[in-house]
Amino acid sequence: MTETANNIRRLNKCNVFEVIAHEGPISRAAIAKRLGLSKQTLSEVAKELESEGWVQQVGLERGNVGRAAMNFEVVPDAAFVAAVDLGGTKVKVAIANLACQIFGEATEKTDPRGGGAVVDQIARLCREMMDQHGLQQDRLRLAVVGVPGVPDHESGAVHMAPNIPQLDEIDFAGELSKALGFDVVIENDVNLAVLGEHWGGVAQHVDDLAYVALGTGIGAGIIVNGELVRGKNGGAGELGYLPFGADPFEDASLRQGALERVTATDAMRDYYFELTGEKIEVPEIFDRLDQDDHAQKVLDRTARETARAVAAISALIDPEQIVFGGSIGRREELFSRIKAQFGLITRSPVELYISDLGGKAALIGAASLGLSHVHATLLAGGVPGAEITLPPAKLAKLGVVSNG
Amino acid sequence: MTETANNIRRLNKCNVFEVIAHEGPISRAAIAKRLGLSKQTLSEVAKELESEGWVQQVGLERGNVGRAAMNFEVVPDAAFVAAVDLGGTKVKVAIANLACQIFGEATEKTDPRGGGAVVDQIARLCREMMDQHGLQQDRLRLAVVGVPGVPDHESGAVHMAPNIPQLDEIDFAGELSKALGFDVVIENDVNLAVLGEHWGGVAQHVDDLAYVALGTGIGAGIIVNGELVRGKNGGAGELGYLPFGADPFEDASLRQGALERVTATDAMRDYYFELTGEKIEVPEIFDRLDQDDHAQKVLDRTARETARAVAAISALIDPEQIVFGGSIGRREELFSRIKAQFGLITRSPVELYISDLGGKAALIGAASLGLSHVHATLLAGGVPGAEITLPPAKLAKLGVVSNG
DNA sequence: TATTAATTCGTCAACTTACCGAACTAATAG
DNA sequence: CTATTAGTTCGGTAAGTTGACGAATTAATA
Repeated sequence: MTETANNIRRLNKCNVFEVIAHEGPISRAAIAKRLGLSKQTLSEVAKELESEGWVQQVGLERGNVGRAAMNFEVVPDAAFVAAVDLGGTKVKVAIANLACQIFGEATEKTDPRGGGAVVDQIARLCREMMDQHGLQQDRLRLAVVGVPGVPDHESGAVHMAPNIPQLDEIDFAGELSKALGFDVVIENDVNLAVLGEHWGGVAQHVDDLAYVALGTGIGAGIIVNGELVRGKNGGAGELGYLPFGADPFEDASLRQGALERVTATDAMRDYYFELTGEKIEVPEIFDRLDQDDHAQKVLDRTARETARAVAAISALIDPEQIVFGGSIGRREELFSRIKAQFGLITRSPVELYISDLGGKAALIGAASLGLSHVHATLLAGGVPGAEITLPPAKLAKLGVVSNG
Repeated sequence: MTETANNIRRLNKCNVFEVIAHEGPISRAAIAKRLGLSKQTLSEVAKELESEGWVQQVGLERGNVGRAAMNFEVVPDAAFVAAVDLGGTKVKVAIANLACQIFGEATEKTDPRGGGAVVDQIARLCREMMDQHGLQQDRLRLAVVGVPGVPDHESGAVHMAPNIPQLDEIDFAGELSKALGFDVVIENDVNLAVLGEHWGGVAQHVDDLAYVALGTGIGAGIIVNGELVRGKNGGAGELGYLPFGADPFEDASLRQGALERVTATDAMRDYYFELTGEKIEVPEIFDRLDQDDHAQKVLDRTARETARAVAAISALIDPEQIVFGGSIGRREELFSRIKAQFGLITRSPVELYISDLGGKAALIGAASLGLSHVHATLLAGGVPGAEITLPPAKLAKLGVVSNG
């Protein structure tokens, strides 16, 4: 048979799996009605999915008149993915199963030697997490690593990640893949964060949004038409290089980016020093807000310039929502100021929110990307049109309030 | 049969049509090899496509050893779409046939009464064009109208189009559809321009790009991941509202947009007046460049601020190309200045070009959108996965150099 | 020049996959 | 016991495949 014809069964298998994942436990008859397939076909498909280990029968559903239905659900342990958030100071690892449950998260200081040492560290953490939860190592099929830089999918290196040594000198993805024995996907951490908010955060069911991360730097993850925007060179969302804030025509703006020079933590610290002659860290600036006009001034400038960045995003891609995250971005004191400033410069009806998922957005995004990947490779096998949309995330075990 | 199974033949018909459109004239055997279908199936599919009038046989292909092949090609006259570019001063209409040939273009002054008068004008022009070329009216299946504003697909009105009266008070799309007797699609003209460049211009095979139109206003059409970015409210690409140029915190920037206040034609005229006390039009400013330092200064400011807009696009979506169009945007004198200024504020490797298609970009984009629509509705009939990619545009008859 | 071989095009016939609908068996509430 | 719902069995249909074969055409050869 032709490709197309050959793939009908596979496509239907994907569709059936998708319904079970979203609406399960669910009976054959109900799935059949839902998909417009015959009960007969559904029995065959369900049998195949069961014998391949993707779904399993669960207890009879009684209570209605008529024969009790045998329900199906996804086998949670059929496959696992490791979600990794690699930061300059900390590495976080969580495990997600096929039923979209995400388990407890391990956090360690990032190995300061960088490069191969970090590869080993991540590989060890992944194995430890599986062991800790008594799970079969060989069911772990994929790791998704969020990195604070621009992943190069050709070479497997990570560029522009100054806080972790040697990440751009080795085939990071390749080495990790070798150490773990399965595929590894690397992706920018802010891109993962927007995927996280889209999957399990405040932006569920929103197909045009941006996630603005404000911390040691300023960057955005962008979803347009429901799809992540990476850009030609993976440089999409580099808000730091927006041409305002500092003078973009100065040479220093070529290196650090005009906006980043006046918004991120370094700039806030420097500005406070400039105003007062005192060197304090950013959390301290927040603490002093009540008594200290200078602290207010620092926050106001950051808020004003960030509001301009938000206006720029809004003018260019007109998203439905913009979500704020990052160590400073999710602080209410700053958020309310950004919102106020933004109101002064635009009539855009875009909704602004603080991230639901806090520091776990990237980790959850990594899980979502990983699960989609597993679906695509193991179930769909590259059949066009056989995408499986992820069911809502189950985050309870991660200590995040789920609003699914 | 299930939806999927029912649609196999339709899907194969689309695939076969697509191959014929791209590679025709082509024989059954060659198509079969190309698609991995059996010759048998192909004979059936070709017969159906032929009897429905989509493709036709053309002379035997001799020269190789073996039996001569009967080739198939798309029936050019099987369907037509009208491409309309509705501007504040001019309306342009062109006709495209199913073979992607675009015929001579009619231009008229836009009826100054706006509203219903413009609807009638467009309907008349469409009919005249068909008659002029001796084509059957009832083969005209769709009109795509590029409008200088934000189309509201709910109400059929066009908002933010101050140059054409009453466009936001009537169901423009609906009225035109009634006058013509077939479907009408309305789309922002700059969005169509970027589609045009993507299909038949400088940006062929580029899936991340922006088209910057600089004229009476400044705006962009954006394609990301090969898809047009419209934004939640159709407001994507509103460069005029980028928060720099003029002070975005001034009240006037809420109305006109901070950037538009210093870049578009009005701003250039005003600035020249401010410098010299003389009121002249923009083309005149260009004419005086050689002798007049003030004219240079006006252009320099426009170039500098436009370069910042380009930097903003680049920072946010990291496109492969940015194409310049519009009455001023495509002038070499300005373009070279923008390029120079852009080089000062970024290291982005984005390629900058002047539009290939000149003032016809939107018209050609309208044709591409229309032909895609016709494919989707008449051939694919909404079958998922049955998209037909457009073959290269044949623009020779439009007086545009084709580089397909 | 006539014949034969090689090659390619398109069709026919038999078989396979995957779906459907109808009839049938099984289980369960009332 | 009966109405109702769940799931299976059994033919039937749509669409695609493979392999054999006739038709057409070029190339080589007697």
